[in-house]
Amino acid sequence: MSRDSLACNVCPVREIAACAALNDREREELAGLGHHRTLKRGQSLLEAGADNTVSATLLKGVLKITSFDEDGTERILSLIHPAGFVGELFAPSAHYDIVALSDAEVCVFPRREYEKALERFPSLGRAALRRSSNELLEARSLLAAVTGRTAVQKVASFLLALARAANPHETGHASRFDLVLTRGEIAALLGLTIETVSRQLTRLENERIILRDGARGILIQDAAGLSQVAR
Amino acid sequence: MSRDSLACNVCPVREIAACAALNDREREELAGLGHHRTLKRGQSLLEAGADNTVSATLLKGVLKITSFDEDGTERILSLIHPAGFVGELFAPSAHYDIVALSDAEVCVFPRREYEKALERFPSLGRAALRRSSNELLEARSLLAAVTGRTAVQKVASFLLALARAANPHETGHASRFDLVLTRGEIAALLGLTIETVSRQLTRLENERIILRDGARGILIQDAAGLSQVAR
DNA sequence: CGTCCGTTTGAGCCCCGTCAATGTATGTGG
DNA sequence: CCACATACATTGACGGGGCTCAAACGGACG
Repeated sequence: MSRDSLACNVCPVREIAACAALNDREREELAGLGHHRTLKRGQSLLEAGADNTVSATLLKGVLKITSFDEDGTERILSLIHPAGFVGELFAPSAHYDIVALSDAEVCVFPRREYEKALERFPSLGRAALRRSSNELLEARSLLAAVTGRTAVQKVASFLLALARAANPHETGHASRFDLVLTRGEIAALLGLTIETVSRQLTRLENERIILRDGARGILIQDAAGLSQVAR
Repeated sequence: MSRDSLACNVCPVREIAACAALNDREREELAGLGHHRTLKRGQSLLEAGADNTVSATLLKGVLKITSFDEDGTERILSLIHPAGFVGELFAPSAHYDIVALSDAEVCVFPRREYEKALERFPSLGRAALRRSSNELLEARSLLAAVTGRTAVQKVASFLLALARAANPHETGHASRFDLVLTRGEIAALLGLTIETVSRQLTRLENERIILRDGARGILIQDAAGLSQVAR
């Protein structure tokens, strides 16, 4: 875990993150408030209940936002990808855990300072509103995807979403990718159990819709069939 | 359905809605862009797929934000209460339906105009970000509440939420309120079926935890027991 | 090689969705 | 005012999908 100061000029998401809305002078001022940090898989950036002291932009890797219910089962509420923004603005203490799903790099700001920056730089405020609106849309689409549907449907749409993310160019045919999430994490995201997720994957493999390569590799053989199942 | 111009001075939510962030002059300018409208129960303010032309502040009544999956079953993604703000900013077309659950009054703005106002009045932008962050929190808490829990748990927490909303003063004991939602709507919100919702309600009544007064009236007899069941 | 962690597979059971019938409230027209 | 229609709610019977419990399997690493 390193804590260097910021080097925006080599930032991999400088064109698309919220801070891209700033001009050079403003960006420099903002950079002075934050620092760079690396996270190893499993390491947490923020813990539920703790003082909600930081917000951050994700540069590399994947984060998850999670909660735990009474009996200790994990629920994944959102996945965060590079250029994404995390941290609950305005909330005195954090509601959810933010944990790295893979080794990751973030750009961390003290929450208070960031809130002040939002006031000082209206363009940053607008970018934040845009991101927040998007997050809201995604949270709702996850909500719609996760309730009242069968296990296969959930798993199939999950795989489709990953395939789309991994292969931005719309080539209808086979694509291969590695799962960032464990079975348990997929289960926590979809509201299922580990066993059910596993069973649905073998079922899809038996039906020649996907092909598994090790525990993490997925090859989509029949994208059309997969969408069919996901409907 | 009337379409009068705005009268902010008698607005029931003038102190707490997003526009409360504006000073008198700014508010007057914003008021010039919008108009007042009444909705009857079941009437929709915005339909999924349609051009996303409006946004609105709710003055009175309750709205729902819904989607429909392939087989036509409704999913309620959010309930909106007075002072709440609806309308998908930045999206070219609407993703979800917005429908009145009760007779309602809203304050409607052309979306474009409202977006411009957000830029012109930074304080309004900040208020919008605050609201959006809150919506996000609520969407996530619904997501957590609705997945991986039993039917009784869902129904019980739903009743508790309503009781809290109806009775802001924290009196631990019995409170009475009327359901705004039909069984079908409760089911669509919790990801259950009408029959299951009904059964859980009679079950809670048999256990002397609640008492039903007609189809809509609910009397909470044992709040502690209810939280117990909801956990 | 043995341990640890994640994954797979199996067997059994229960919750909840489905289908169907009945009950209740509200409104409408004759 | 009653007959009827309509919409919503309740209750019952039944079957299946997914959770639970349990065991075996596989890869990574010391």
